[in-house]
Amino acid sequence: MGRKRTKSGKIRLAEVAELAGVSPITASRFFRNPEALSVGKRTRVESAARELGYVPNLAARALASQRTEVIGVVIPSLTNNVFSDVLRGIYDASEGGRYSIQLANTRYSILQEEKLLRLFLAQKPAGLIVTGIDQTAESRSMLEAAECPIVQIMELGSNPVDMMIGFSHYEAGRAAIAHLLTQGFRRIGFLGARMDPRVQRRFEGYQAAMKEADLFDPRLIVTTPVATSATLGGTLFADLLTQAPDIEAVFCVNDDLALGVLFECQRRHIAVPERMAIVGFNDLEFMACAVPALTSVRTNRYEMGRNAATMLIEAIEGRRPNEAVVDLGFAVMERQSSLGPRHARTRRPGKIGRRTNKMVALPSPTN
Amino acid sequence: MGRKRTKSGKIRLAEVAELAGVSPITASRFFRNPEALSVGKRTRVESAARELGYVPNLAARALASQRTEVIGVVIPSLTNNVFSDVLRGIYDASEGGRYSIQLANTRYSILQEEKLLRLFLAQKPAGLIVTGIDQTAESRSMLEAAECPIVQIMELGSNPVDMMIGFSHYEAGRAAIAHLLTQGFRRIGFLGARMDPRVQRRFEGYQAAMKEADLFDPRLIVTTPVATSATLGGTLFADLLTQAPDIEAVFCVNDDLALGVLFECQRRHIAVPERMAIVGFNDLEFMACAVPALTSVRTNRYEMGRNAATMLIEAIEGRRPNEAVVDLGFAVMERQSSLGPRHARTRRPGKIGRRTNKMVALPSPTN
DNA sequence: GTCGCCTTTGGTAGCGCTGTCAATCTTCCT
DNA sequence: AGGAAGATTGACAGCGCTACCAAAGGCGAC
Repeated sequence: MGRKRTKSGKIRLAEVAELAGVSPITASRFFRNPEALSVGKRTRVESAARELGYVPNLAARALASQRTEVIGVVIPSLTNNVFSDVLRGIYDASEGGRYSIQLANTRYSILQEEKLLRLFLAQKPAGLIVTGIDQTAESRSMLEAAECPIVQIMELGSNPVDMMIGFSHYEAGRAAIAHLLTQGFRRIGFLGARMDPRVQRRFEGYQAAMKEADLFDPRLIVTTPVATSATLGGTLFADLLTQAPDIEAVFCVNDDLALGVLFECQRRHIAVPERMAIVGFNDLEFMACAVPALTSVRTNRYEMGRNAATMLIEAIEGRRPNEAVVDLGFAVMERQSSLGPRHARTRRPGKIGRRTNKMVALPSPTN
Repeated sequence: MGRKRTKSGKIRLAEVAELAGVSPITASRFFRNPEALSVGKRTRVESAARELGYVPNLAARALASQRTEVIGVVIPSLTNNVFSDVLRGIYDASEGGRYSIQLANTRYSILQEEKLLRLFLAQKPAGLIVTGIDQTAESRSMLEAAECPIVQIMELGSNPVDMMIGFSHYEAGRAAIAHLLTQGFRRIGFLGARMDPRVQRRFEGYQAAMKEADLFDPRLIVTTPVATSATLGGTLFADLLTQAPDIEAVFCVNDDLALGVLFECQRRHIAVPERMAIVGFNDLEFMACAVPALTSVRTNRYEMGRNAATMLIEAIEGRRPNEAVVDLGFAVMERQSSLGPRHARTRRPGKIGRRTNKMVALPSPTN
């Protein structure tokens, strides 16, 4: 049988097979399809592998089988909370299974995305999870030519490359505005940062809702390509106030901006929601415990990641899901920050929105 | 030369070599050590590879060379902002290089960590980044036996497995308390959640500082193993207030808790910092723009990730850093939320901390 | 002119595993 | 009992690349 061990001292499949008294190929089968073995051999191989502490060499397996057990995940940002939730779902779903996750970060560049996809695809991944539906034409055709299952996440669209899971950012944006309109607000501002495709579609939802209500006014809008932050929320809000001092409510494309707006209101002694309603997006954890509690559009990010990975793995293993496109929906979490005059009036008849609310007097900042 | 293409239609090294008019091994060398080729062959191989769109087969390379170009990263959480910053640094540093990142999440379990390390090590990674210094004995000996460079991140300790980059959580905790003491606060509470080893060490720093000042009192402390959140911050703070109504300041082990405390103070009309000072930890972005601006201990998370990956790659390639242990330090970002009576007195002589600050009167929550 | 040394190139032989297909053994009919 | 169908098992031949070592080429010194 020649050498017993590889020079590195590693246990190979051949050693396991020898100890179990079977051929290497039978031992190999044990790891890929245990049911194909007779019970006797199965237990013999199993205990031999355990005894020797055998760990399969993935490189050899990949080379021989001409496929890897790698799931590629292409996301635009590692910083954004949104994606860390999605990622957590993906990792949770893949945990314990045979597939390993390979992450790539496009930093919101579709050219970078194209490069990364080319790299991934060249390694024949078992499956791919990509963010959104706005790939370059080249990326799109690479994806369509790919032999592995693919899940597009975060958004919905009419022609999925393969599978798709997400929700309509357009509808979510509309719903946020519909809620504010129901609450009786008319001059509703829009605060947008980074303006990636998904933010863009929320923006379109805002525009549609405002136009339908005949309330659209470009002065109500402040956007920037700059990356989002709470501080930026305060800055943009200040700009918005300058542009449209009569504003009654703000829809922020994410919760960081909303938090910044809340703080800016506190700084300027603008009562929320009496003089300014605030609605955020994503419903991060802190929104519910802010003072006042901040309304936000809840999205199912963890579930999105989890389901995407689950669907993908099922598809890899030949069990394609019934529905190729899954809408995870969203929910407007109505909280105090968007309580409108209409509602307020019901509860406290009289001079609502007219009270002179005093905020705590604050010493000037120290740094 | 036999078959020209692999059945999958992929370009192999042999095709590149043929087009370039060199032997496969020479072409191989081009990708590993271009300087070893004569200029003529180098350019010929380069253009041949480009023309054919050659992408090396990593599995074959790994199998043949008996090593992978994978850097394993073991972190305890994917949700925690802290780690997303670290990860971003790691990915940024590895980008464009030959190494790919393989992530594993221990969920704060050192047993899980041991399992993951075993898995990683079995695949002979090029290098490893692990979080913290509190591995199991078994993990520790596996790491010590590993043939690849290893960087421990997040903390400092006296006996690194190999390299180490981080800061002293103990000293950071102490410094936060020292700052509050300097500001004249005496009854300083401690709010801790999740209580992982790093939080534990900040706690030890708190205890040491308080004992030295002869101010230690167990009633000032509220901790929980539960995962952290802003809402939890509010809850723990409420408990703390019950336990020690005369509290003057709170040190929160992270910024989410601090944000929750701020909101809870707003809810209870407790003036910050006049009646309650707040100090957080990590200095997330929103801390500076809160109202009042929240004091926090800044940590260099992105730099930590970036340097860890850079050091590791250098070491993998044989250029070991001069210093195996790097202290990235921290900084107490002193802001308004911890402005003490002593300072305040200097600026506004008289009844400081005695003013009756009015917060905006808020309607009751809507959900 | 010849030798020795250094640089550049090529040949050979796997790395550890699995796909394919054939061989063997069961089981259960007729 | 004979045989078909199915269940198990094994032999062989690579997967695409690189380690190792040998060979060839280039150059200056004596």
